[in-house]
Amino acid sequence: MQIGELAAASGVSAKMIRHYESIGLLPRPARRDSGYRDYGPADLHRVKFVRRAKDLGFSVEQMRELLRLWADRSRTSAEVKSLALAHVADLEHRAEALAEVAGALRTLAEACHGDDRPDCPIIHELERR
Amino acid sequence: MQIGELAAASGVSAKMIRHYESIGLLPRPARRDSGYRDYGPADLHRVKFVRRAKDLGFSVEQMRELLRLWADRSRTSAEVKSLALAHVADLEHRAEALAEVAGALRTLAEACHGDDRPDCPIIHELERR
DNA sequence: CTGCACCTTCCCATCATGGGAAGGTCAAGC
DNA sequence: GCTTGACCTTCCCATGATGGGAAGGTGCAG
Repeated sequence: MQIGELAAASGVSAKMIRHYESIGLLPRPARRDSGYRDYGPADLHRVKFVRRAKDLGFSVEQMRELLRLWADRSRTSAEVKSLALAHVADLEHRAEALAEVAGALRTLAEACHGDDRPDCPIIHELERR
Repeated sequence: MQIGELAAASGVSAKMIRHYESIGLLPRPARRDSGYRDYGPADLHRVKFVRRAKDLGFSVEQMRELLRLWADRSRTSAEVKSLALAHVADLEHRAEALAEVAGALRTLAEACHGDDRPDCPIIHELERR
């Protein structure tokens, strides 16, 4: 299968597949005489794995580690769980930070009458001395 | 005041102050004979405004708009409120997306016994065919 | 006069992603 | 066989916000 098909089947763009290859996240595939990359089912399996990890918000470095853990038959589930939980904590922290900022700004905006007058508590807060 | 002092007083790094100047978010300040940037109290006021907007999660382009609204005495509070609420919606959306992903991964991780055995539902989910 | 803290500009890096150019390959249709 | 269009290749550049660091100038205190 060539890269376009792999991209369509995996949900990862051809651009990103090449990129992942260049940083060593994906192995260099066989090439046809034309130079075209030639992938097999195992490649699709791996790229799908990467896509699901990406959808769960893992960074490239974390994906690298997950792939390593995936390949390592002797690793314990505790290792995987620990990586996942650390990532969950990070995600939750970021979500909370965003929600906090959103809440603060919403409070400010709600105090703004939002009419034709220029006076506005949002601007007022921003320009506080 | 020179840039280091402005940075310390505003909480925005000197690096970023120069950057904001280069993209036109901050005006080009006066220069001393030495070439050093020379700032006054009005500059500090403006940089603080920018920092508060940044802390509220506004992007550079949104800050540009906020600065315009700040300077425009004839703009209505409705204009400001509308920009703020659009941003709040965006922040809330991103926070929710992160929280959702975190929740999904937490559920997976909680299903993992996390012991010495290799079997792991997290990996299992990632490698789903 | 030396040393140190500060300043200047310029280039490069991050992270994940895409755009686009210049050029090669392949299969289908005439 | 030749054209056309879809696909592929590599390479460079861009994003947004931020920082690192180099090479060199300035200013002040000892």
